Amino acid sequence: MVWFGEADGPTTGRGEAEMTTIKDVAARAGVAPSTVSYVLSGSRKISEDTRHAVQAAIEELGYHPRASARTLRSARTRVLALAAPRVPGAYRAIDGRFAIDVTDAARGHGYDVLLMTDSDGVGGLRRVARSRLADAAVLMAVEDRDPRVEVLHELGFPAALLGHDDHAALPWTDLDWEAAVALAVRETVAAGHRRMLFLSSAEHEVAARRGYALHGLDGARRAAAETGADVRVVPSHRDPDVLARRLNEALTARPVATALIVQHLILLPRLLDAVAAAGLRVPHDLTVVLVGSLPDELGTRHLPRIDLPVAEMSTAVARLAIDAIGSGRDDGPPSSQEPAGARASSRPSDAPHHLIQPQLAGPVIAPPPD
Amino acid sequence: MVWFGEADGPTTGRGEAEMTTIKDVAARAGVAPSTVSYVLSGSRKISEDTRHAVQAAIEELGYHPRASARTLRSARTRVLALAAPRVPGAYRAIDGRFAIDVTDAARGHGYDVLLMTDSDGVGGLRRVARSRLADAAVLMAVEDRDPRVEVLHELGFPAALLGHDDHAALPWTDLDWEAAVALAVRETVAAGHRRMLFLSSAEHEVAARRGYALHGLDGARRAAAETGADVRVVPSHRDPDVLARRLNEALTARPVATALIVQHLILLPRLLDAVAAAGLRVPHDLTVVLVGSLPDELGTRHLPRIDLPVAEMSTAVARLAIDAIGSGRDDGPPSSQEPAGARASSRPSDAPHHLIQPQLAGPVIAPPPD
DNA sequence: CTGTTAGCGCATTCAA
DNA sequence: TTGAATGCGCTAACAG
Repeated sequence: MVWFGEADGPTTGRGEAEMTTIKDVAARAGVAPSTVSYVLSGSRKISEDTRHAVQAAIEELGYHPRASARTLRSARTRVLALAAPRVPGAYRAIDGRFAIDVTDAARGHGYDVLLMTDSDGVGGLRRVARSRLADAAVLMAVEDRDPRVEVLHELGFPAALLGHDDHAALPWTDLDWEAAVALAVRETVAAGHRRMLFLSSAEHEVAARRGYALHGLDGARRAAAETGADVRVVPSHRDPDVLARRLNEALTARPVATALIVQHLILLPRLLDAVAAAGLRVPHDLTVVLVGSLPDELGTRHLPRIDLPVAEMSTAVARLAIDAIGSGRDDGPPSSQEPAGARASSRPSDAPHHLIQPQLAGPVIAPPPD
Repeated sequence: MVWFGEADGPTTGRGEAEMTTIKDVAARAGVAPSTVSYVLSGSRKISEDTRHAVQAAIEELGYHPRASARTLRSARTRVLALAAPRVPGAYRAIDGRFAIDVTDAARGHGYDVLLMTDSDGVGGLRRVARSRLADAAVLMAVEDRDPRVEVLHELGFPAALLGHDDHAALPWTDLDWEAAVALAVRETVAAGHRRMLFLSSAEHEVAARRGYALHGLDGARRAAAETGADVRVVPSHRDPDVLARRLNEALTARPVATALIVQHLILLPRLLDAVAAAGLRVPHDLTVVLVGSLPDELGTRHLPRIDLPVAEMSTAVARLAIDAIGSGRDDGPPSSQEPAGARASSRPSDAPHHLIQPQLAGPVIAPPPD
């Protein structure tokens, strides 16, 4: 309560900040608290006069509703939990990128994002879900039989996935990796190349049957068949030395390949070193095309590539997560219009999803030397 | 309420999830709700028997306290708002990196992190602060007369900064840029180099009197004086072409420099291109030392460098923000022990801060050719 | 068109 | 050592 000084204007004092509530606003406007609530929510017809009185009182008192009270009452937090993987010592630039973009996308739907690392395994997600700190979760880098998925399922907590592995029956979004690699091959062929290498995902990713790894291989095979080009698959490896050795063998083998399509980008610098060590200059002697690169990433700017559609995926996954929250609590029509560049997959899946079509970016693909 | 089926075990149903409250636990344990609360908070002595009964009931019902109710009651969210800058079209890898690390650090103090982008300017921060979605804020990339700082000040909202500009009177943490550049120069001299270039921050950063820019220049000057080495400052520029031109001039000037110390890393790939274009190979013809690089970043691995202490800064800023929340609500002693590698600055400042000392990383600095 | 009232789930004061 | 009662701020069901 205020004993002296003007009663209007937001309190500027620190710490002692008297909280102004809906009741204060009601008193000042000479109406009932519920009337203020209705003005705010718009869920009831209010006369012009009272509405203005209430608006004025809100301005004068600098009132803002308390999120915790709303949540307690409505059982909705308007918060999304974003679970980023945290493999100790292995930060991936992609994680931070998605964190930012998903946050932007969620805001577009009126949601905030609570960022969570996987540092304590499944504990954080369980805690957030059970304490109802968020209405739904977005999971990054889901693995086969991911314990986080189990937990969410057990708790009945709504969620959506960034990336897809054909396993979890949860809504998901992903780049169409098959189409992406196929596009890279076709465009490379269109530039005049007849013999090329495809550096696929690392062996352990294929063994784990990761979706992107398998679909990428499928795309290479399909495009090779379609174009009649000679596409040799070089399986990547998480050990940089193994990768360098394999690459060197492939690059020096006869007949010589004039292009290299790369899906396994984590070790790109090492890879380029290996290319240089083989005496090849890019793009003069060898054309390098990237698949799944980060948009605007320094160091890949000068190469033709198919970027990971981070923005589209973020938009889509936010939407999927929010749609999963409650059947009758949507902002609008569930999914009347698909996001641009996305379409429903023809592959079997019982969960909603957005498969995003690849797009070529960067400089044009150089023709082979002659 | 449950009419049929067993009454124990967490509800696995979706959507209809009956929420179990402290009352349910009390009923099942045959005690009063307040007793359950006391068992949870430990703020009162409870007999072994009742405590066990309550614990058992909690387990059986799968009870977990509702965050919104706690917050409404206690006026504490145990959430930190992390404001990441969002210059449209200019995502910086550092932002995502800090987001992850600050989240980890905050969890260490029992706090979660609400990630906010600056996409709607100051609006998001104001909204979060006023709706009491968080207890304090962490601001990244604060600028001179940053509107976010104004808002926080006006609302009396606790905050801490990642980086420092000598302006805002808020707690902050930063790498000691002066010491960092000085260290780079000294170590380069120790490797045998006598003439080197220092590519400082971009001109507009210096003009804006950014702390890191000014302190970096100070460090170069100081180390040059101390070692007697010839350190020529090359001001960087945000335009890559201008940067390339300046660098080329400096690299080809006589007497020739044998080392290049780089603080302006954003355009590193372009910079290395310019070096190569000048016919110089790294490190054979020219030693390149980085200051303020991201830890574990691909593409900088092969260069000697002083990494930005992301982990230490994140730990420190989380601590500072939490300490700023309330004077009587700490987890423990305010700041009895400083984090490793940090120390109070001798520079004037009335706000608490952690200046972090630089550390050399990466390969050893190569000697000059000859 | 607006006011009154009853909780949402929890922590805490006062009684016992 | 424990229980009963109150209210945090807000929304919605029920009156007028």
